[in-house]
Amino acid sequence: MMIGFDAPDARLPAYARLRDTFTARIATGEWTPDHPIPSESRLAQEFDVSVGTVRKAVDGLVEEGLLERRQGSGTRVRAPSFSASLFRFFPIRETDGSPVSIPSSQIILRSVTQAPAPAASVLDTEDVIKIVRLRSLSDQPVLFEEIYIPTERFAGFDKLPESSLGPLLYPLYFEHFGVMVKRASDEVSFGKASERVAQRLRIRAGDPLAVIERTAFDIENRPIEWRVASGSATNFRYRSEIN
Amino acid sequence: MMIGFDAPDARLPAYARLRDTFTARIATGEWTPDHPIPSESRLAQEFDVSVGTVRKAVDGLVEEGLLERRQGSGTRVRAPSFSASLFRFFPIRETDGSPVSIPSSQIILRSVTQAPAPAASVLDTEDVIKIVRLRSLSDQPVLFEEIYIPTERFAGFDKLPESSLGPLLYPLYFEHFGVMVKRASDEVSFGKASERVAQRLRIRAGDPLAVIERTAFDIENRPIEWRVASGSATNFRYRSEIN
DNA sequence: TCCCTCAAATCATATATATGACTAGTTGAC
DNA sequence: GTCAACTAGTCATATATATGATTTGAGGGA
Repeated sequence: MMIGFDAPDARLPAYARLRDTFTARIATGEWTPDHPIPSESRLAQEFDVSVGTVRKAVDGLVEEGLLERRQGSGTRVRAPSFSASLFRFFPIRETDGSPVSIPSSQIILRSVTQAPAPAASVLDTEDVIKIVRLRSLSDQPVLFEEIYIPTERFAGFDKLPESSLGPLLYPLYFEHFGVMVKRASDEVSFGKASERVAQRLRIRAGDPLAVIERTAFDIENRPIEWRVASGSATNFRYRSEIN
Repeated sequence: MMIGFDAPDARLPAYARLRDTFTARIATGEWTPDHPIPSESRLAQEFDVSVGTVRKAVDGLVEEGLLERRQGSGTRVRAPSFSASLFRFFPIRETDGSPVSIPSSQIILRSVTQAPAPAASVLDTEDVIKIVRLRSLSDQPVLFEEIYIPTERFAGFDKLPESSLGPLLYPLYFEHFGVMVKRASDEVSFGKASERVAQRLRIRAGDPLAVIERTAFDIENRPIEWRVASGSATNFRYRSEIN
């Protein structure tokens, strides 16, 4: 067995170092969803390990959802399925249980600012870009969001042309900043609508409000976003799968 | 390669059939957390496959959380960690984010009855045992639960001695009926307290209410429980990890 | 009794190899 | 031009085997 290719963390087993090397190639954009990655036998040659070891490394990344195998065709970086990710990361349903259609998104504000306490604590910096956004379903506002992302990793986000801002942020993060959201942690609570929020949501101040606080993490498990989303508590549904 | 041991679903690859056979052994209690399961080489002999194939089957079950490997020692059925499962299956936190201590549990009712529509639909039977339960933290009621389990699989649950009813149900399911909760699906919504619920929770009728509807599934993915839990929406927190 | 050493058992890592299944492109007959 | 047949490449399954790391218990010595 050989000792250390690009050698992240020596002394780990070969398959683990391989896996980290592959992760780096994905993170740096050397491997993209456009083309299949080299075949398992080729990678085995390149790194001077057996096919089985390459397979075990790839297994891990497939498990994590970073790669996708296609028998007969090859293995690719998984294009984050962002249409699905709306439900993945926003599992809100209609009251009857049917999935909601993709809400449209109106950006109200983007600005470099100082992070409020919870965002600063989670992101470990006060240097953030704040995004305020209103999401609507057939012209009815349903969700008011305040989003904080660290300036360090998203420099220039506030200056992206309006035209490039689609209804979903995570694809933007990926395309413009190479940041891929890997997992997130949500906390649901209930409160009362402030005057400001009520106005945006076209409800009354003091009406019951559902609040989702989310922290999102990248593939290296670093926090990259903190957001608070608020919507009318009436007809609110949040679905969660526990394994 | 051989064709069919206990032969669940023939025509599947050997490792998949092995995995199913192992699952069955766990489900029937042939393998328990008390003793390690046979070694990989022994299983390879027993089923006349190679060690690699056994390993791949075991890999799957370890991944699912049913088995636990210990290098040098052996592989065991994972004792469901029910103390942890309170948070696993009820990730409610204090407002400051700290985990709550285990709430005490007072059973108010157990009776054989007819399932209400949503429970019947999910459990696919109207023949159920209903459990009504109040959970409290330091004498303050926090959660009012109505739980439905199919009589078919939990016959006699309503007649278990009071003394055997601990603060957690899932261990009971496992110990007395061999039913292991494998995963669950929660839906969080918002409502108003009915007179009946309000009284139990010591709040006022009409007060804001957080409602969690849960369906729990066993290792064979059959629904085994449907419950509705209600608590005051004030100070309510529900945490969810998304991967 | 206590502690150390040693050996057996077991899982973990790694290699090498063979065969099957599937995909995508090419070739060739019509 | 169309379509079927073929083929090379790739992942999927499976075997056999070797070596390392870790755990556990048995013996032995102080």
